[in-house]
Amino acid sequence: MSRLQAAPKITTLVEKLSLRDRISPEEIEALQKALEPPKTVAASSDIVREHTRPLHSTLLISGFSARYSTLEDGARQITEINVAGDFIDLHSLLMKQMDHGVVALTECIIAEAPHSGLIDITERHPHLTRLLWLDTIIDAAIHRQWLVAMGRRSGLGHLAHLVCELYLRLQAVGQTGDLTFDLPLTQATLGDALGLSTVHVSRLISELRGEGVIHWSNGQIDILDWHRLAEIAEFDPTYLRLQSDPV
Amino acid sequence: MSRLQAAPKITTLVEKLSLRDRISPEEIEALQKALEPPKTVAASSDIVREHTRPLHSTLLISGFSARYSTLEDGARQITEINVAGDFIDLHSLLMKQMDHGVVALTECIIAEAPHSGLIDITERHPHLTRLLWLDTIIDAAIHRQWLVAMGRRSGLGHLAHLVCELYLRLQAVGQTGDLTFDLPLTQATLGDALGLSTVHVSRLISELRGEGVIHWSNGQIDILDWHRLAEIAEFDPTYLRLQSDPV
DNA sequence: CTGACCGCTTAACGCATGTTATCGCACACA
DNA sequence: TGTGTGCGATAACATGCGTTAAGCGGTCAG
Repeated sequence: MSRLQAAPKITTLVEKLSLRDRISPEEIEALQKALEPPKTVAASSDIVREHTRPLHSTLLISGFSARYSTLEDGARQITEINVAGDFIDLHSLLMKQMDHGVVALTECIIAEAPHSGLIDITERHPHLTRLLWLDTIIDAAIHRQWLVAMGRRSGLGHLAHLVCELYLRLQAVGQTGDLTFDLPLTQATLGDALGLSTVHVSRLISELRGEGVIHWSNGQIDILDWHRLAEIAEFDPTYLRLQSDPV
Repeated sequence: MSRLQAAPKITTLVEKLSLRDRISPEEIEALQKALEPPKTVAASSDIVREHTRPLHSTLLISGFSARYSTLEDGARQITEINVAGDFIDLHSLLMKQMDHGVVALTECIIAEAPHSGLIDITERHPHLTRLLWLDTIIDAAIHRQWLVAMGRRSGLGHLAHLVCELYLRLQAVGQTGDLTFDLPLTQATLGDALGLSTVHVSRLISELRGEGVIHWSNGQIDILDWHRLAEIAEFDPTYLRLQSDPV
């Protein structure tokens, strides 16, 4: 057992990065050092506000959060759902001004990393920098899949795709059981993510249920027929890049 | 006049990056060296095929290209339109396997950069690495805006938003006149980008025309009323990050 | 125990957008 | 000169999803 094993606060991040490439004890230590002590954030409160200029980036340690944008009429569009192990506003390091907000969908535990320390990583640890860069590139890949689902899939396919994606992303950080996982989000939140009304989300969930593809109640999803679900979603997990391929 | 000024093939890229931060002569030279001689690609041909594992990334020097995904029924969703100065598959450097394809929408001139040379840049030039990283982060920001437009805006707002975005991105690389620019794309292509049918794209363009907001014919767009257009789109250019803010 | 509120479901109805089809025009090419 | 082909406009009709509204069960404060 390694003396340098990751402290609890970054185990999920390291677990996810390790799926993609080897990460050295020095790199883990550099990440550790960049992070401040964890904080708890209440459900429904903003972790990062829209249009601000943060001086740190935030690692999600537990809970669910979402990137979102608000329109003039008050409508909200969620552009990504984040899970434990996600660096939720790493992009503010270089973007400087937030083009969107991040909200805690459940109670969350987070750890902040001042930008100065992250810039330091980019100066001293090129390989770790590439791993962090890759993480933001996968965010973009997730965005593209959502675009495809929104633009060209049926509502049912879109919902099924989201379920497949979340199952695999949660599995990568050890947050699933055997074809079952907790998704404590309201249908209104899912509607904001899918670009649909809450009424229609309800209809679609009923439809998946009726087809015997999933069991979904009280924020817990059991996938009864993964093959069928993936077929409805036309799901191809390549974009999540959960295989090793050294950078 | 600098001895080290950019050779023609990377002027648009350097022009765009320079809007965001100072870029040194050494950095420009490193970029130059990473690139191979330009090639011409015919309209409608693939620059990068879906699901392949490229060994280089590609800089678009002139023309229009698009990232796209194809569905089982043959439908196509375009997830980003690229213009001169865009590094169109920089993400393959770390993603390894393409989750989408890139097609030339017009005849294009491109230059390829072997991954080995780009990795070398990440080892030796941390600041330039951050600028390239930022470019991929802006791609993600563009994806998010498209998601918001698809999920929560009307068809008209979505189209208006795309016109605003392309005008500013082309302006950043000197490809616009005074509120006028060339957009030699068919309505079918625009439909694939907007997630709409060609028929509806035609209706929406007619509507913008009828409202006296734009003049659009033969692949040339004149913006007659920028204020109105931006209002219909609820356009906020922050996400394109076309202001200086050192990284 | 009670009322208020929240989340989910279902129903009725309306509308934005899709689908299919036709036509006209410009252009390439035999 | 004729003919195919691609692109755009328009019309008629179909439908997936939005909107509004009502009801129901669970939970929590008092």
